[in-house]
Amino acid sequence: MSGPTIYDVAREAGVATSTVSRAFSNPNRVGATTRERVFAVAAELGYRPNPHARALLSGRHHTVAMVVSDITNPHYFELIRGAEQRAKASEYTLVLVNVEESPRVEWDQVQRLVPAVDGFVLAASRLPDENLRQVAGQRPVVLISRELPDLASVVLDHVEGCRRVVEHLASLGHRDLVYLAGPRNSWMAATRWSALQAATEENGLTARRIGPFTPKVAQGPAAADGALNAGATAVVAHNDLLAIGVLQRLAQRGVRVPEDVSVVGFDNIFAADLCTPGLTTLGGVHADVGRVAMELLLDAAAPAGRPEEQPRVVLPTELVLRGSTGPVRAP
Amino acid sequence: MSGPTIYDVAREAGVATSTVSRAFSNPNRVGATTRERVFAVAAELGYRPNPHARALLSGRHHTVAMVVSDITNPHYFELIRGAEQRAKASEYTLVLVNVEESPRVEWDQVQRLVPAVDGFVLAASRLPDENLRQVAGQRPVVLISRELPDLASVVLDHVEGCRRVVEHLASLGHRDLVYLAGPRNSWMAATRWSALQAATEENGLTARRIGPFTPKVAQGPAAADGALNAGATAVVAHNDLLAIGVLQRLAQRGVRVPEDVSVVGFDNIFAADLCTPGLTTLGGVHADVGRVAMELLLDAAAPAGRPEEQPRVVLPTELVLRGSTGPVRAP
DNA sequence: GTGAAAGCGCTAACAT
DNA sequence: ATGTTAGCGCTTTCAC
Repeated sequence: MSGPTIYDVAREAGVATSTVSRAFSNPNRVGATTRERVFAVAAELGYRPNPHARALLSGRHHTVAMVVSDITNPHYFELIRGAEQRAKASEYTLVLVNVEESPRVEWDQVQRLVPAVDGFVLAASRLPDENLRQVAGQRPVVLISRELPDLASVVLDHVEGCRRVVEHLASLGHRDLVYLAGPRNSWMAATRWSALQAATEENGLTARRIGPFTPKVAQGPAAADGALNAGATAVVAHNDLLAIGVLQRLAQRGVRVPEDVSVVGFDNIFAADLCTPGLTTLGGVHADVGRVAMELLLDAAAPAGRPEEQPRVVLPTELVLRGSTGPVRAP
Repeated sequence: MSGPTIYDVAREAGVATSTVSRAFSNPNRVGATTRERVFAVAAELGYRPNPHARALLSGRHHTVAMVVSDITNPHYFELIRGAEQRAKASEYTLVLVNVEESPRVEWDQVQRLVPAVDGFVLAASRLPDENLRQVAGQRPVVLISRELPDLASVVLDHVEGCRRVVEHLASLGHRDLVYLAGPRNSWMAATRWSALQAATEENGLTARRIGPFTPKVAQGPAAADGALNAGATAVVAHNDLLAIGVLQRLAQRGVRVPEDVSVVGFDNIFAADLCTPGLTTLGGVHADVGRVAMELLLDAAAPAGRPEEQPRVVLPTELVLRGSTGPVRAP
């Protein structure tokens, strides 16, 4: 089943195993001619270094895990794509874990992987802070869409982004906004809410929050009905999926968007541009988020050891205006 | 950096290392009391078996790789989700590789992973047949959306599915159809085209093919223009992404759908329900495809060894009717 | 520059 | 039921 080993190569090439090993891991500590012969023989035999044997000794696996809380959310595709690309560029293997919004599954999976990977990218982790710190004590960790003192993280700038959302709504004459909150243990949900509160206060609007809602299309009806019941003129949904569900429910109930109600989402997923009306949403370059997170992780996992200072990267957002927001209806 | 080993546990528990090993890998070959003590000590020390040491010896890694040709295509996400779920259920680790439609990248990545994984799920592989056979000689392989004699595979039933598409179009009065072909080295593209040909012949229609097109929204304009130029009344696009791009371009050129042209896609991605008009498309339960493929792979990778018969699973499709198809315009 | 030999953490005979 | 021991494939001192 498994192929030739350094022993086979060493024998064929008439050298010692250590020489073969060096030829592969430290080419310039081996004589040029020897090296060539070793490579030639290795190629001929189809030799490939066994990563496990290597990992066993070095403790480094050239593998990192990325944990996402809901793989079906299109928003994560871009994150994953960016991270995968970056990992591949450094010849790192990417292990993907979907934890379906469950902190328990997340914890179990992470613990299972601790001995097998060099580090973790945790996207929208649902784990409590103390668990996150525990993991960080075991392996380098980079957080996406979550911040924690002493841990590296990459997030979009929601303070600035939410301000833009609020200013946009204010400029359309809205005086009040209803936030359809995301999951209770979502750091993003808390962050968006407080950013919205701050921005509404600044702009002399009021903000209310209902929820929490699981941020999926299927939760749209409940969220829409709640918003309508609250007499909202402008709703800001936790993400585009929820917003799209809201849009569908409003249409179904004969509520016009944006004439009667304006709707804003977050993430700018592909579908936001396709629904009717198009969804105004706060986007960002998610692939970059994934890429940067992986970059930080690879730095941290590098043999050089990790710096004391854990970087916290904040990337810009962009408010994408589409048809779902418009002037408030006359009172 | 790395934690306690079986030696530490053995010493603390006052037993031999082999006993600790057995307690973990074969619990019922160890006395109940001993086992309990071993577990207690292990828990206390925070011992976790090192998967690499285990893999080095057994040759089995409890890890499988899934290779997809374009991670940004939402269609693959369901596949990945199903496969990931199934792998997790058996405590297998899933390595994800995105090869961005490049056979070269695909080959390199697969070869890099051969020594590190127990098998491969190759989704919509762009590799030539002979390379696929080579890989299958190295590790168990299950193909998705591709068939090859002697290799295990899971595909949707496109013969039947394309017949439904054609019958639907025929029932609307269309006499001719234009297929916007997928990539040249895509097995699916070839399969869909021949299934469409067969079905059109059966139903007395004609079929033409233009392309190939990279199946992305961005290729929509080129595909739409080509179809219009060919005087199509009904276009069948290689996938929903391409179809959505076509829809956008047609709208932009003032061509009405479905009054002037009917459009059909494949995959029934989430967005197909959101665009205007909704996209008629041939769907299937993609998560099941991923799940079944992983199941086959885990069976093949099981210590029992693989059966000589390589299973070929064909799952049913479902034609989802939406607004993008309608009666042919009067000539 | 190259070889000999000692492990990395674990499992699987083989003993007892 | 449990202990002893020999490796899995590779890297890494330590010699030469």
